[in-house]
Amino acid sequence: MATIKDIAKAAGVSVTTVSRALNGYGDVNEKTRKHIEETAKKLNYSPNAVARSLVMNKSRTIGLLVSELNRSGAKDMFTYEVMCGINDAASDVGYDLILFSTNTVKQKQKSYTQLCRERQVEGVIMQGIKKDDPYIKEVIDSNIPCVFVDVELEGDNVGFVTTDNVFGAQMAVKHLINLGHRHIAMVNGHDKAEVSQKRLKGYMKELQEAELPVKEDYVLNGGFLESKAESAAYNFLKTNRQVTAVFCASDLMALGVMRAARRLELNIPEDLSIVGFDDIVLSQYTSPPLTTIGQDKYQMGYEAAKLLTSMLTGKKSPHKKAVLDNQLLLRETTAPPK
Amino acid sequence: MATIKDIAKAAGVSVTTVSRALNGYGDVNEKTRKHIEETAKKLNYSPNAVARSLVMNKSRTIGLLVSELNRSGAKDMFTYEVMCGINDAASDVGYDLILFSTNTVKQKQKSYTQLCRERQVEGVIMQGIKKDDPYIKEVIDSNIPCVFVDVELEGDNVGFVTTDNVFGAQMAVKHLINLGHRHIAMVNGHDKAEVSQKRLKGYMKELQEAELPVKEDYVLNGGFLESKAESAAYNFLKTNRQVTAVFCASDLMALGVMRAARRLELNIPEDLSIVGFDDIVLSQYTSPPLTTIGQDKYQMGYEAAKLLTSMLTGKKSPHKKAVLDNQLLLRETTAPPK
DNA sequence: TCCACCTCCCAAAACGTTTCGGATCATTTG
DNA sequence: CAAATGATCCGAAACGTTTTGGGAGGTGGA
Repeated sequence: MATIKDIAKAAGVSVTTVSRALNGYGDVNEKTRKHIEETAKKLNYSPNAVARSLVMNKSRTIGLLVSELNRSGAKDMFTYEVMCGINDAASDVGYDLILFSTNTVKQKQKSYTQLCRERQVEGVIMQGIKKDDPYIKEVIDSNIPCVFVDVELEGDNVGFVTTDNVFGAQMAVKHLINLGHRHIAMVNGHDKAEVSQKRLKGYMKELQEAELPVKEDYVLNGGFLESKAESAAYNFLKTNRQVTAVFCASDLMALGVMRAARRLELNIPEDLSIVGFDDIVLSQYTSPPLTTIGQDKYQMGYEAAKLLTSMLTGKKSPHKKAVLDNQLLLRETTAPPK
Repeated sequence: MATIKDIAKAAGVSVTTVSRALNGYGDVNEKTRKHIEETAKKLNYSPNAVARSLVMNKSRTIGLLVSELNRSGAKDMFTYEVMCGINDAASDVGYDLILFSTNTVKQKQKSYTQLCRERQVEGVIMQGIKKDDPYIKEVIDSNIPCVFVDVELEGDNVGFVTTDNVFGAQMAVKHLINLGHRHIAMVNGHDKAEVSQKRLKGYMKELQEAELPVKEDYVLNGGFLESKAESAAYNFLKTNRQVTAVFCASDLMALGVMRAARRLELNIPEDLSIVGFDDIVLSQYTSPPLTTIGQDKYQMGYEAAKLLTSMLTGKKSPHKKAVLDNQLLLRETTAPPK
């Protein structure tokens, strides 16, 4: 608990000099700097970041706000992997991460902006948030720098990182078309999610380019839930035997569809081809392993943090967004139709 | 950015009174309190936690130190789920979480204790750390309150939470014995991990109680890795056909053993029964689904945070540890031997 | 000799809170 | 009526830094 004062006293100089010596300023004699550094080490000094934050008005902290940090996120490791990326990128440039838990109860009594301002975070990364979440407006109104994951918003202090969801969906559908499928359904997430909209767009675009009809009732609502996707797919496939392939907006929903297929005694991939989206860990372990569109989740987090810190250090980067590629991972749930 | 001073000026009182009013002290007139609260709201005031921390010498922050916050943790969602529990428990009592990334490079230039002291965290939760990690000595020497996950250390400022690993292993082995197995191998993690030692102990204890021989070469080293477990099991099972069951110290290693069995054309569970440990998400999705010992990872995190915060608030709780039960989850990788 | 200009150092203010030790005035008690 | 008590309020110090605006003392040039 040695402070800068203790060092000053021990080294026989003023606190000013200690501060300037330790922070590498030029106007302190090399000999006294050495001396100060030695006594600092001897006293086992470590600077008090809180005091520093107070006077500098900078906390070197970025807030991490994930809408649902809970067990349900355990299946798709999305949140976790993104977090790893954020963590690495942030620590590279000496920023620490503070976790804002945001259950709706708390949200009532303390607004998001308040949380940020209290803790004096310099910027925020928001993840897993829906497009109509009130938080979004709040963060934009406050002028705290922010980058979103998978919400395409850009502004003075706002950026985002995402993957090319439209093209990803196109790849998935194109793959099915190339295999010979003509009746391709889609199980989508909820329409408030930006990624859902994009993936639907890609689905439709690719069908149009192949001059296949786009049928509205071929698009099912799976709500990003395994169970909901299962029941939706079950009901649909039962009465639509002409459909030979399903594109799912998430791997988790693809698992649900696989389950539905099993209940209907449809063999995968002989009777039904399935393509997912995300490449969650599980998808390699299903039987058969799931063909899917892979996103580099770690990289998304890494880019998000890099984007934010570059915004903070005032580097006027012209682009406030990063769109990553994703790729088709061929596994065993797709085959030509019978 | 309104400060307490601004409120004082606007409300025509002193900063002292504002502070005391806002913090619910008794010696301020109810009328002036109301007035102060109103002007605070009008000025959109939110307290500066940094300044408060400085003067109070309390940050209401707890550090979260996980040894490997990286992609490799994505498979077993252990880290993530524990984190969710910690987060919930911490936010219940108004603590925020700060994430300490700790790759070994950084560790060189800035010790763990320094990180904690700089950020003035009140306590730490350490997770995923090996028993011989130098960090452990460091944290015990510093007197920062700390609770470990799955490392049984107790002291003045140190506690831990874990599950009953010995008994868990016993349950697993007993289940196999009850099915009629007599030659039961074990794939263990690395021996520096406390949980490995415990699970091995349970394995041996249960064999002894059933008066079955404990053979040293029946214990394989899987290093907590799927691939290592696979090759170890492959070599072992190839030459030990009398073995009809394997108990694995982690689900991930159990997956490796399943893979090895497949390569040896052993059917699961007819030719080989397998029991895992952890109940990771994946284990429900393998084919066949994995019988395992379930740990409530979320609860572990929750208890860890509760333990720490109770230590911090000075509640002299006599027990500085929490040992949770775990349970046998019967799925489809176990059956009587042929 | 005087002035300008380095080099090295320092005192004091500032950041936004909390809290200690009174101060003021009105009311009750002896 | 004097003294004690109680209810409200406030000034100032403190927390550990950074930073501003100099101040010595020395050197070199005119």
